[in-house]
Amino acid sequence: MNHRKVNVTGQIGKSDVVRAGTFAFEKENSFVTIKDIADYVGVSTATVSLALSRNARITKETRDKVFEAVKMLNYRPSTAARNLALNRTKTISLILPEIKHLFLQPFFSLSLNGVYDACLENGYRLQIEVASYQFVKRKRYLRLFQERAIDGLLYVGSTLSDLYLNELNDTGFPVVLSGSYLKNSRIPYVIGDNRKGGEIATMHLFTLGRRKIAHIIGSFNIPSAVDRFEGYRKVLREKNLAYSSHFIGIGKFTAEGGFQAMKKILDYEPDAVFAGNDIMAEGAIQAIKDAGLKIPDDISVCGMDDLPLAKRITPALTTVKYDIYKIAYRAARKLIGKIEGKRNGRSSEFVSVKLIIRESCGAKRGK
Amino acid sequence: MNHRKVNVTGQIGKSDVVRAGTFAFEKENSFVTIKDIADYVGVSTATVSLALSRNARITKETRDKVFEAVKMLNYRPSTAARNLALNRTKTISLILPEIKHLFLQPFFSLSLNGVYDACLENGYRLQIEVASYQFVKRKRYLRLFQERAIDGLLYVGSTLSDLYLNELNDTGFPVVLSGSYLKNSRIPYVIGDNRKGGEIATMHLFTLGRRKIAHIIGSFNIPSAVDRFEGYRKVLREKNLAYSSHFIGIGKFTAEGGFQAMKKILDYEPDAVFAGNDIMAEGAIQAIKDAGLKIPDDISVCGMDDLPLAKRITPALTTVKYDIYKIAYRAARKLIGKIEGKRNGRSSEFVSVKLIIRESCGAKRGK
DNA sequence: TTGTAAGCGTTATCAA
DNA sequence: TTGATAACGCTTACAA
Repeated sequence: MNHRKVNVTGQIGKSDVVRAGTFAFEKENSFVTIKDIADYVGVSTATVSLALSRNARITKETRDKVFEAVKMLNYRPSTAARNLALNRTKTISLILPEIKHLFLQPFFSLSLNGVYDACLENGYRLQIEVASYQFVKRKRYLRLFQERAIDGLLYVGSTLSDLYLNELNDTGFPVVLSGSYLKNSRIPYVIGDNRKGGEIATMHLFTLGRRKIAHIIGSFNIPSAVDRFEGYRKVLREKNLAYSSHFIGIGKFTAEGGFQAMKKILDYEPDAVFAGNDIMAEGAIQAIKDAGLKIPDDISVCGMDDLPLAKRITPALTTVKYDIYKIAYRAARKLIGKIEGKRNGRSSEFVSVKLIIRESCGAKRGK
Repeated sequence: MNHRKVNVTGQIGKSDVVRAGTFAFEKENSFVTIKDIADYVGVSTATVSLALSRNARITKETRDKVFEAVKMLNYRPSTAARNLALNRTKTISLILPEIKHLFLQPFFSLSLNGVYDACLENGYRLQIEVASYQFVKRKRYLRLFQERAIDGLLYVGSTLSDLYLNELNDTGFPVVLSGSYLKNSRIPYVIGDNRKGGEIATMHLFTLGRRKIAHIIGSFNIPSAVDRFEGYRKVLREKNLAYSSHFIGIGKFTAEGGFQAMKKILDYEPDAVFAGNDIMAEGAIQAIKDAGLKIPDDISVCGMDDLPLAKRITPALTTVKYDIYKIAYRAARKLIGKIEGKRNGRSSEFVSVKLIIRESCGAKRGK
C-alpha cells in the first residue's frame, strides 16, 4: 500500500506542504482529518461524514471501507470543528458555591459524583465552575452561555440570593438546580423532601417520649435547611410542644458549628436534638459528651443525610436518609434532557427520604 | 441609530435571511458574531479581530469604536470557532482515579481546589475525568488528546500501574502528575516530600523515647505511601530499632482501614504508631481508645497531611503538614506552563513538609 | 492602517 | 448513492 505510515498515537507522518510560504516545510504533529480518510478511501468528505454517522443512504460497502480507514489511520474527529458545525459542545458546567474546602463537604462531593456519572452515561463532558464573587458580579455565567462554551448549566447548592440564575434561565438556556431551589423562579430543580425529613426526624423523637426537642439549622439562607426546620416546627405545632428560640442553634453545616450551637442549647436542658445534617450532629454529640451527658439516655440525637460517618461514630447515628448522589444524578439527567429537547415529565422532581434507626435516639431496632 | 436592537442577554433581534431555502425565515436566538461588529463599525472582520486582540497596528480610534460596538451589541466570541482557528481549547482535564466516594477523600477534594484555582487564574477551563476501567482500557485518555478536546492532562493520585500515561506523554502531549509519580517515566510531577515526612514523624516518636514504633501504610501500590513507609524504615535502621512486619498494617487510606489495622497491631504492644495519613490515624486512635489505652501516655500517635480534622479530634493530632492544595495548584500551573511552551525550571518539583506538634505524641508544645 | 481571502475540520444542502 | 460546496465564526498571511 502506498498509504502513509501511522503510529500508535494516531498521528501520521504527513508531508503536506503547508500554506504557500517561501519555504515549504513538513507539517509536524498534524492530526488525521476527515479529508485524509476521504483521500484514503477515495470518496468525498461528505461521504465519510455520512458513513461515520451511519447514514442509511451510504452503502454498507463504502461504510465498511470508511471505518477500516478510520482504524488504519487512527482518525478522531476534531471536537472544535464539530462543535462549530453543530453549534453544541456536549459539555455541561457544574456550578458550585464558593466555600472553603468545598469538596470536603459530603454534600458537594457526593453531588459531583452523581453529576459525573450522569455525564459519563450520556457522553457529556463535565466542566467545573465555582460561583465566586467574580463569577456572579462579572456575569461569567452569562459569558459561558454567550461564548457557547457549554450546552447547559447545573447549579448545586444555590442560595436564596442567587437570583441572577433567573436571568440566564429566561434566555432559554438550559439551567437546572440540584439539591436546592429558588423562590418565585421557574428554574427546574431536583431535590430531596427536606420538609418531610424534618418531620420524620422530629416525629421519631416525639414518639420516643421526648418533649424538649432542640434543632440545629445549617443556615436560614439555604432553602433546604429552612425546609428541614419547617418540618421540625410543623411537628412541634401539631403536638403542641412549645417552640423556643433557645432551642434553635445555627450550625453552619459544620461539625464545629454543630458543637458550638449544641453547647449553647445545653443550658436549656433539652432532651433531644434534631441536627440539620449528620456533620452538625457529630459536633453536637461531641458537645453533649463533653457536658458529661449520655446519648441517648439523657439526650437523643437525630441527624439527617445518612452520610458514611453516621454509621461510624459512637453512638451510631439515627438519621434521615437523603440521597444526595441520586439527587445530583437525576438533576444532571434532567439537564441533559432539556438540552436535547426532551420533554421529561414534570419540570421539578422530589427524591424521597427515609428514617434510618441506629443508636443515638434510643429506639429499638426494627421498630 | 439604525442599528439592531439588543437585549440584555447578548442576543440581538436579527432578521437575517438564513441559507437559501424555499422560505426565508427569521433566524431566532442567533448570536452576535464578529461580522455583526464589523458591519456595525463599518470595518472588516480582520480589523475587528485585530482590534480585539489589541494589536498595535490598529488605530486607537477604530479600536475604541470596536470595543464600543462590542459593548453595545454584547458580543462574545464563539469558543468553538476560536478553538478551531487557534487549535487549542484553553481547557485542561483533571483525571482522578476511580474510587468510591472519591471526593470525600480530602486528598482529592483538596487537589481539586488547588487545580481549580490555578485554572481560574490562568483563564483555563477545568474538565473532570475519572480514570475508570473504560477510560483506561478503551484508551479514552488518548481520545481526549486526539479529538483535541483538551490542551493538557493533569493526573491526581496515579498508581504505579498507570503506565499507559507514558504512551500519552511520549506523543508530546502535555501531561503532569500531581501528588504522585511513575517509576521509570519522564512525566513531570509535583509532589510533597513523602520520604522526609516519614522520617520526621518517626524521628519525632523516637525522640520522645518510643522504641516500638508501628506504621500503618495506605497501600503498597501507591508511590507516595511507599515513600512515607521508607522514611519510617530509614529511621528504624539508623536508630537500630527492630523492624517487624507485625508492626506494619495496611489501612487503605480510610478511617475504617486504620481502625482495623491498628487493632491487629495492638496485639504486639507498640508504644507508638505513625499512621500514613490523618484519616487512618483517626481510625487508629479509635482502636486504641477502644482497647482502653491512653493517648499519648500508653501510645503516641502521629499522622500525616495535617487535614482540618487533625485539630478537631481528641487528642489533637500531631502530624506532618503535607500541603495537598499547594501541590495540586503548582502541578496545574506547571501543566499550563508546559501547554504554553514555557520552560519553567526543573521538570518536577517537591513541596516541603513540616512537623506540626499537637497532643497525640506527648511532646511539649514549642519544643 | 486596513481589507481580502484562506484556513481551521467538521456538517449539511443540493445537485448529480 | 455520492460529490461539490457552502456554512459554522474565528485568526492571520499577505496585499493594498
